[in-house]
Amino acid sequence: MEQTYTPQQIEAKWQQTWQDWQLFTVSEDPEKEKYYLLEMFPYPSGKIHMGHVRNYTIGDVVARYKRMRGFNVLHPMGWDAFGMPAENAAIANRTHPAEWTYENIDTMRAQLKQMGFSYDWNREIATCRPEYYRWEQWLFLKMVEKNMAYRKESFVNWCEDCQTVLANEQVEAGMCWRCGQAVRQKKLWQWFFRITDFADDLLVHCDQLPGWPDKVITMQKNWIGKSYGAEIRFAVADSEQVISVFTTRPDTIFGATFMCLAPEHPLVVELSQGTAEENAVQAFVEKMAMQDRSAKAVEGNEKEGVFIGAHCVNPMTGQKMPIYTANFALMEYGTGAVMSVPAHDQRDFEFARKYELPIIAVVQPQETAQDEPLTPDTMEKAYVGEGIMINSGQFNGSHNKQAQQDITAHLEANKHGRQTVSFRLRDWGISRQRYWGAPIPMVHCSICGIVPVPETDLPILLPEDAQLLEGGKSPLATLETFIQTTCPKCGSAQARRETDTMDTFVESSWYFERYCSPRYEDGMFDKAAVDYWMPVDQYIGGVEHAILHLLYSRYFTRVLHELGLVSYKEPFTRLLTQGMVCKETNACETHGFLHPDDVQVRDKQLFCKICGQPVTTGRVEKMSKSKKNVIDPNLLLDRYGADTTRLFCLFAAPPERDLEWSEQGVEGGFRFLNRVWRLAAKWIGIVKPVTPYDGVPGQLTGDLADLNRKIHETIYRVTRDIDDRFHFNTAISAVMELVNVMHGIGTDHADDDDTPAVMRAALETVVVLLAPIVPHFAEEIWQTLGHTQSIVCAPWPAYREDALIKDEVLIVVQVNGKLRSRFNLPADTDQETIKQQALSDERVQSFIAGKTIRKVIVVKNKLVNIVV
RNA sequence: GCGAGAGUGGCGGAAUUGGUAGACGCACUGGACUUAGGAUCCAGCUCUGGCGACAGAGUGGGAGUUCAAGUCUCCCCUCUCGCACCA
Repeated sequence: MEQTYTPQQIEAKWQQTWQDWQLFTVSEDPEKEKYYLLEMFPYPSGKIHMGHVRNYTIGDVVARYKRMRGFNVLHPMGWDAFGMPAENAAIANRTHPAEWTYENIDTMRAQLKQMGFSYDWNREIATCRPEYYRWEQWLFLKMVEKNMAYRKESFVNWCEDCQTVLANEQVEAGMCWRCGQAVRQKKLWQWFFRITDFADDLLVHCDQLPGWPDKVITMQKNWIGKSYGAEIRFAVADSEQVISVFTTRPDTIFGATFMCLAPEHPLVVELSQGTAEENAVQAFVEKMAMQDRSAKAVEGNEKEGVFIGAHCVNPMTGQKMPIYTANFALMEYGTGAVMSVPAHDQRDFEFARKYELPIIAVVQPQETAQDEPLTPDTMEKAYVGEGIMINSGQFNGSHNKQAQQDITAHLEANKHGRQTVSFRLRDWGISRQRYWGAPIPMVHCSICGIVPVPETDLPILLPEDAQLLEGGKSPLATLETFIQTTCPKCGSAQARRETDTMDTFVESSWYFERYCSPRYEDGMFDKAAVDYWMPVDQYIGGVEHAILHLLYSRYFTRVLHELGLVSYKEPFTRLLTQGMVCKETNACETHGFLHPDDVQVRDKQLFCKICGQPVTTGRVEKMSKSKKNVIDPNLLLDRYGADTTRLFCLFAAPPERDLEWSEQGVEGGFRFLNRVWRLAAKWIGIVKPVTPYDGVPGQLTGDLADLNRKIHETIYRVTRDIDDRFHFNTAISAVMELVNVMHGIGTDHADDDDTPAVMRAALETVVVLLAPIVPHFAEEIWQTLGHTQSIVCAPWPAYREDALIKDEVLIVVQVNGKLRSRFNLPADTDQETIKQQALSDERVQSFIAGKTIRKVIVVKNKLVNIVV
């Protein structure tokens, strides 16, 4: 065995061997229990970053561990390859998105291989390939056929300069992220998936995902946002029109004094027509369309609105209520109309105060019912709590919770409303006015209207020769060779293709099924393969996908289930959301965040190299280019190799927590591997010829007995840490403890009978337990120990219960709960003996002398507490 | 505002069911081996007092339950994350 550890050499060798032996290639095997381990696939943005390294290292440890436990492990990797960055990069670099994407894939694949991840590379997929997206188009057609997909006109973020729709994430403080122009709301025809049909089902099953973090479950529930309430219909005065509102507080209807409609509400324009307010309303609506809708802008926004020149009638009081259009009424929630009860809703209250609208209190706080009635003229904020009904006709005197039901029932009986629920979740708009995505397989015929492309014509290929346009406008919209087609229904040449592409979240909503049979040509997937592998047993990824990707995937699985394509409803049994990789940032006043190279140290203080100003340092942030605190994994691979990199990612923090980068931490990991290496090198000659000790306790004495116990204790701890809770950091520290014990054993007794055998057992244990974590390193020592089969196929060791038993235990003695003494006793000494021993203990004596012993608590094999 | 999570040495982090707080590692300090070491090995390392044995305090703060609380209950503070004019 070489005296020094040379990671790069070893790693390259074993990566090649694993590939040659096809160790990670899997197929369905009904004899073996399957385990589907999946990490969120990457967007091929260029190079892998530390976030990828951490995510995939965690996954790889679990995959390798499960393999050693005898599972048939599916562990695939692929590329979420469509998306906007490719277009932007292509424009910037005068290349093509496809070229850029495939180059990145090649780079990143090579990097992942260099990390030694145990993927079945035969199953690699890229979502931008026609073999993949054709089945997505196929599913789209099915969804159109089943009315699960539809087209409607709706408002989107629109940048006039770039002539494109922007996702909410691409609107920064109300401006386009690319050109800085103000974003406005534009009405466009778009395709939608009816995810709201499954709102209840998605919500109900949230409570049936015990393997998911509570945090994610809560986020999903909040996103779906189910509220119970009533839909109430208000007749418009002097009109046939009716305004329908949703409210969670039907009990307050007697206090409803005006009505607010969202600016986009169709009745706003309609009802104001021909009134004196028409122009003012028109102006307000246009102003609102131009306004920033981001959370930040909304924060300090004052309530604002205009009277639209019409009234409606309160169905309970018969009173006329003025109708306003207001900035706080949202078209996308409920019905886009609010019955305003200023006494009991803060927004309505502010609005009423501003426009001097009447305020009527209808719920009286119970504790003040006697002496302090609510006074609408002087109250400073709305009262939103519970209480007793007042000013509410026959409902006066009852509790408002009761009134909620009674009033709803009353409205229902009089056909003015009904009990209902409302969801925050909206249908999923999937149209993107973008080039680098899967084309939506529909045709617009001037005669037949919207016609689906026949299945046999799929895939509708994304033309890869399109010239990208400056500014990001989709070239598809003007690419005549793509647009021109004949109508599949009537054959007319007056037909044009849909030029929108699908949201890239559509691709990532079913890729895990595709992995089960990635080359299947007769459908989205082979049913038998999916039946065998799905659902995913363990999914691992960043918490940033806690809502959208995971919700869409859960929804898509329901669609597939509804179509009879799969037999399960939930795609991911267990979910682990790993924390971010962070690092300290450096910044100076004029130059903002500084690259480490631009920082210099003088007298233990940091200065900016560019301007010489002092540098503020210390804020630990997520690694990102903009914060200039990224570490390139390549650097680590070059200097320390993959195993050290993996070890550090796992050891520095438990997976769900944020990991703070530390150069010394990496160094420490490297040191540990070297330490083990030297230990192995020292013992290999002595240990290689013998068979490992079988672990039976009792025959060994002294250090060897301790070591033997430590071996089994370590197996126990590592297994529990990995299996139950993925706490690799404590698993590693357990192995470190074992190594520390081994370190204390000298080679001077190496010719004893037992020493080589126990040391061999210890060494093998260390290597096998580390195999999922630092696979190349473990493999190399494993082979040196004389094994001819890969450690990948080695069985996970079992610990011996009998080897864990100690014959001597440490008893702690407390006096009044404070630790006063400790001593060793044979294990399982009876309570009375322990007690006597404790009471007669010299140190204890000094604390209890002259005092009355009131009570003595004895916990077997553990402690004595003497109460005086 | 609503919701979720977290506060433990100089630092990252450990502590089954309440039972030795600080495992393991980093940093630091001393020593050994060295021409030298940023390599390696040995030792120390929560704070306060003491040469020392030892004593006292100590898991964000405050109460409580208990023989015993980092862990359980209540109140408060701080931080992080998510959603946010959701009717």
